[in-house]
Amino acid sequence: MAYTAAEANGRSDISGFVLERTARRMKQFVQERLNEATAGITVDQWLVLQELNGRDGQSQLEIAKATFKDAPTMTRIIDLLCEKGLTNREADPADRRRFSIRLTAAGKQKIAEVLPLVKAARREAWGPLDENEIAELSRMLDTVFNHLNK
Amino acid sequence: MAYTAAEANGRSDISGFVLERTARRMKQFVQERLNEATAGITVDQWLVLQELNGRDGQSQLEIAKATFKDAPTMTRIIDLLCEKGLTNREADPADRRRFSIRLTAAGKQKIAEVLPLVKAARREAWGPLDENEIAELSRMLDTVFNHLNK
DNA sequence: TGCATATAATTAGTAAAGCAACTATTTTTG
DNA sequence: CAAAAATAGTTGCTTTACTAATTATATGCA
Repeated sequence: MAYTAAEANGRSDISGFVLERTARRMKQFVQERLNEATAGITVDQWLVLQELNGRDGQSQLEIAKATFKDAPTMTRIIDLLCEKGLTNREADPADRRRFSIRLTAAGKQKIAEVLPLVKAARREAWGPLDENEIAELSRMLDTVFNHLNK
Repeated sequence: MAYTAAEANGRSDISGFVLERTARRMKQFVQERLNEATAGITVDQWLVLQELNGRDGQSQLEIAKATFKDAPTMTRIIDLLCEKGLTNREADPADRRRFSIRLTAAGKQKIAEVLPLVKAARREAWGPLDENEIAELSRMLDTVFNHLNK
């Protein structure tokens, strides 16, 4: 009856509020761990590196879709990753509008360095929930997410 | 076993990812509704109005704490609300560092106009989950949030 | 009292999100 | 084939998040 209670105090969007603040705090928490380790990257930059680690050479839009970011945001994140020397923009001979984004050696090394940190941080962050709860939470969040995308 | 599956494919932070993207999509969805109604405010500005609706005249830091935003962000959101004529900064005679932020008549009217929209949007967004699920989701998110704040 | 410390708000810089507009290509299709 | 439409990427603008530094005022304590 949490929803009813929320209605009663005028906070009809309490769940949205709880959702957003937890997401923000989670990101903040992982970022703190990256900063403590002087990883020199942001959580969003990490998501792109991780995606490339799964499949290197994707186009900016492919990465954008995989990470649920938009094209301008991806342009800028990749600008920063290239400036840091962690990725390269490689011309795609088959489609001159595209770039293939490739991890550099430094990028691969950064992933090796950061992956265990992020894993540990996430594990610690979700600590108070057991595996069933995490699965249930993921399921509900995905249900809502898919619902909101028609 | 979702966590295990996530580990297997290198996505140890899948739940964080799902959390953030759902929060972002939720905010976007509510914002779309505000835009369609030409409400002229953002979701974050709405959170501040709603907080003032609960208790008018709070200081910027009080509002910041209630909405889990930081002081600079609150300064800017209130700048915008004041420019739009929805709030006023009123000097606090008891403490000259503070402002009491007060809703204007237009601000109160905006709340009356927007509250039903936001309520309906949130209700629709959470639609596929029943009340027990929403309560359970809120509980888990709060558990994680509180855990991350020590 | 007077000095150190804490607090409220602001400003500035970087990063990211969302939107709109624009360029350069590629694909469609009439 | 040529014009129209779609696609990939970029740029500019506004808003928010986070950090650090600054100003003004209050409070605590020796």
